[in-house]
Amino acid sequence: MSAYQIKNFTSDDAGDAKSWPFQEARNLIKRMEKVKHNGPVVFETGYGPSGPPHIGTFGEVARTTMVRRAFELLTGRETRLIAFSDDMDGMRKVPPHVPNQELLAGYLQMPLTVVPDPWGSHASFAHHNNAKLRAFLDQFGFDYEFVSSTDCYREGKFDETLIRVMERYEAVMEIMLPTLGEERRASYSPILPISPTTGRVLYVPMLEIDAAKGEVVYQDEDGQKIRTSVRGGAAKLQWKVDWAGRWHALGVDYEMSGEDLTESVRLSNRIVMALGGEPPAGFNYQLFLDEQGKKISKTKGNGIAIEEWLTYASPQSLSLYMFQNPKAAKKLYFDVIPKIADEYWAHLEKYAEQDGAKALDNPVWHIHEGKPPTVLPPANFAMLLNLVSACGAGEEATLRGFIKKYRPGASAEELAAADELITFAGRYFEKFIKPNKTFRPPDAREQAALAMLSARLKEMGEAGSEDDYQTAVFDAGKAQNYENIRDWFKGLYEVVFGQPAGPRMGPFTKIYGAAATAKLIDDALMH
RNA sequence: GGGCCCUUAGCUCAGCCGGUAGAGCAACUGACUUUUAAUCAGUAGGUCGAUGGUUCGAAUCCAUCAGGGCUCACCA
Repeated sequence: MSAYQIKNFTSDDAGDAKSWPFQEARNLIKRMEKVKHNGPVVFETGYGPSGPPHIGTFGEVARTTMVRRAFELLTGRETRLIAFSDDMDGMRKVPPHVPNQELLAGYLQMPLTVVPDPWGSHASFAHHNNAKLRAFLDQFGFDYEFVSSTDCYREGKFDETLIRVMERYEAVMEIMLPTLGEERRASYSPILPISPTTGRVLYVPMLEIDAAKGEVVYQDEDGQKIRTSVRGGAAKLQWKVDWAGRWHALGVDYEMSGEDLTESVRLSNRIVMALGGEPPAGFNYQLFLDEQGKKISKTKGNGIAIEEWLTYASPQSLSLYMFQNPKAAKKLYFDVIPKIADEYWAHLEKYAEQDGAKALDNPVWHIHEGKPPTVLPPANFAMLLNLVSACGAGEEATLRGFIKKYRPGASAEELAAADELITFAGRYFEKFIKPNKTFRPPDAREQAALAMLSARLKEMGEAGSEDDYQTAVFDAGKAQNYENIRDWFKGLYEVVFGQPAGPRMGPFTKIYGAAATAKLIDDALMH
């Protein structure tokens, strides 16, 4: 049973909360005062199904959810989150790294929901990726409604908006044309018909537009002039107009997006106004940087993938990363993981003693949608890394033994939480610490002390108590007249464990074994 | 070059509807003959990117500049 830390907040508390999700929520409130509808307030996130969901997808949904929950607390209003998939978009190029390249090559420019699934498991390429998106979001427990662009068009949900765009055709063109290059300007159309003969999404000019009938005339790929209704999926809208049209049709009240889309947002805002709507609230979050502070690009493969993060730390730690400073470009690389992981636990611990606006501004309130868990692991990531580092990976039982000694009062739940951390720490150690471990040779004094300790441990065998072993360690140090006994320990850790600190030696020896410990020491002395 | 965003202690970040700069970690000092990133006590460290302005008063508002990021053909 997992328990939550539930706190009650007054409207004053919410009003005083200053963290960015609350500020965003207040912007949304301002918008809601303008549009005044009584239905659920609609939040939207976007997804492009030409590739699998990634860390940016997670960030957008996590951050949007944070604003959503803050808004709910501030207003008490009902909300929905739409995870929208742009699966009617044409496939511009065959995505690399998928099987059956030649098969897909025959479907260029066709809607992604028409392109066959290269893995053969779903109705289409887009269906495959859409399923991935849902599994991905479900894995984190996000609350959302999946909406497919193709379904919206085919089921006629966007018909009215398509026709609205035709009615406001001049205004829309006036907004779009100045942003286009000369060549594109000549053939630009906000409405993209789907060719009835080839099935491709056509980027062709409209020869005729009849808003009253909802019909357009254009030239098909074979040169034939076609007059068609735009309804029911016969046509779609092009990018910025599509975005605006979707806001209009679905009544989107809030959507955030990456900084690279700043200009698109501006244009789509103007377009939705031309359609007679009010742009949603939202802001542009910053992109992530890699180790060297360069922009992360999927094709370059720098930076870090979400699976990689989750190999070494919890989704909560990733949420914390997303919570912090969304408007500053931040380094997203492996070396931030241990710090963020422990900051998460520190925030969670602090939450227990906070209340009012302070608690609402605590990241864990946002990460856990108002319900942070009560259980803290009895040891944090840095400590576990240290322990793993001492006895090597694959010694999980040993680590558990340590944790039980370290926190005798730890509950089963806490130990379970620690288990997860042990796994993470083990992996992190193998990948990032082990390769960089540096064992230094002992100096003469250390050599003497270590030799004495090893001999003593062998003599005592496995029957000694923790205290006996601990005393043996001290005796070895004292015999060498260390003025500060800590120096002896420091030296011992550096020589034997390859790091400046380590586990308490008595319990370590008891759990790890006296003979095994003596062997560690002997091995170190051989260097 | 135009537009938008960012720049607070060594590091990670908080503070920003104006009222003599904060946290954690790192550093340093002291205590502790038993050390679990030890612990405890304490110290130091920032002209809040720079310069002007508004103000009795600015990290907080305005302007300019610098550095970094994104964007300004096509596609999304």
